[in-house]
Amino acid sequence: MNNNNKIINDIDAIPSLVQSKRQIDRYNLDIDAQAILVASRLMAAGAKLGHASEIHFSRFGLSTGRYRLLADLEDNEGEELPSQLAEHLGVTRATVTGLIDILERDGLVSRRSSSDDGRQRAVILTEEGAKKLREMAPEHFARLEAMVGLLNIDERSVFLDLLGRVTQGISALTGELGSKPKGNISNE
Amino acid sequence: MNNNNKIINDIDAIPSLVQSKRQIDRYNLDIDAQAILVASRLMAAGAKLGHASEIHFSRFGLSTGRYRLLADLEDNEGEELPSQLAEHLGVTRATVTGLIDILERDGLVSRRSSSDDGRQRAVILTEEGAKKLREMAPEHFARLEAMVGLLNIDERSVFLDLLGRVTQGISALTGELGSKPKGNISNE
DNA sequence: GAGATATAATTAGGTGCCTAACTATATAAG
DNA sequence: CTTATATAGTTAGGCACCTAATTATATCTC
Repeated sequence: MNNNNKIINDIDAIPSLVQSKRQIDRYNLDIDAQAILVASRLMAAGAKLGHASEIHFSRFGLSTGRYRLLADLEDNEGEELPSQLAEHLGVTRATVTGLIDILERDGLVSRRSSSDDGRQRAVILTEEGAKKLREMAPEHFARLEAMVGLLNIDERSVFLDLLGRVTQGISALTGELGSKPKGNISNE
Repeated sequence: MNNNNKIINDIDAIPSLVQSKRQIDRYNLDIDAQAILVASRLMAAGAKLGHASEIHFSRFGLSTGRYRLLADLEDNEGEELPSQLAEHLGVTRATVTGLIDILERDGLVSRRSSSDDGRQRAVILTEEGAKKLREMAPEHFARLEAMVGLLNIDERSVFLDLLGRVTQGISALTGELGSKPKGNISNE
C-alpha cells in the first residue's frame, strides 16, 4: 500500500510536496501539506486538460464548447432550445448564443423561430453538423479512451469515486468558510 | 468491493454512464464507456474547478494566474525574471507580461531593469505584495484543505497516484494517435 | 384592455489566456 | 566592424467564457 518502490508519481508535476510544505510552514498554518498538494495538482491538471481539449477539438474546426453543444443536440434528437443547451452544458445563455452564432455561420446548426412561443428560437442540428460528429467520433473517442489508458478497470472506478468527492469539495472554494459539504450531497 | 450499497458516485454529475454509452453505441465503436465517462467527468471537474478558483481568488482582488505568480515570487526570494515565471507557471511569456502589468498597477510587484543584461527586467515582490500573501494565506489554505476534506489520508495518496497517471494520459489528446504516453507502467 | 412582472434570447463589455509579430539588446561569423 | 542570428520582453489581436443590461414576447392582476 504505502511501499514506495514502484508506483511513485514523481512525474515532473508542479508543485512538489516540499513546495507545498514550505508555503504552509512559512505562515505556521495547521494544514495538511498533502491536501494542498492534491488541490494544487488537480488545478494544474484541470488547466492542462482544458488546454489540451481545445487543441484536440481544433483539429475538427471546433472548440470544446461548440463540440459539447453539438453532442448535446445529437443526444436530444437534433433539436433544443438555447436555454436547455445552457442548462445541459452548465454555461450561461449568453455563452450559448455565442456558440450558436459560430456553429450557424459554419453551417453545423440552424435557428428556427418557434410558433408556440415567439420568444423561443429552437436550435437544429443540420445534416452537415451530424456528419461532422459522425466523422470525428472514431478519433475523438479513441483519444479519450487512450487518455485513461494508464488506469485499469478497477482503478477507473476508484478514480471516478474519488474525483466525484473532490468535485463536491470544490464548493469549499466558493461557499461559506467552514461549511463542510459532508456526506450528504448538497445540490445547491 | 463492488457492492453498490454505499459508495456510489451518483452525484448529479454530467455526463452519466448511460449517456456515454449511448454516444459510443451510436457509431458502433469499440470503446469502453467507462473510460469515456472518466475522461468526461475529469473535463467537467477541471472546468468547474477553474471557475471556482477564479471566484476564490477574486475575493482577494486577484486572479488564479496572478496569485500563482505572487506565490512563485515568494518561493524565490521575491525576485525573478519574467521568463523564469513563465516557465514555473507553465504559461507563455506574453501571459506573464499581462499578469505583471496588473500586479504592478496594483502595487503588488515592481519591475527593475537589469544591469547585467539590458534585455532583462526583473520582477520584484513588493512589501505590499508580501502582505497580501500573508493576509490571505490562512483562508486560502483552509479552503484548499477543505476541498479535499471528503478524502481521508490514504485516499488522497491513491488519488494523487491516479491523477498523476491520467495527467500523463492527457498527451493522448494532443499527440500522435496511437502513441502511448511515455510513462511505462508495467502492471497492465 | 392596461400596467406590472416574468422569461427567452441577445448584445455590450470584461477577464484570462493564447499565438504571432514586433522592439531592443546581446552574441556569433565573416 | 559589420551583418546575421538568437534571446527577453512587449504589443496586437483572437477565442472562450463570464456578468449585466437590453429587447421582445408572454402572463398575471386589476
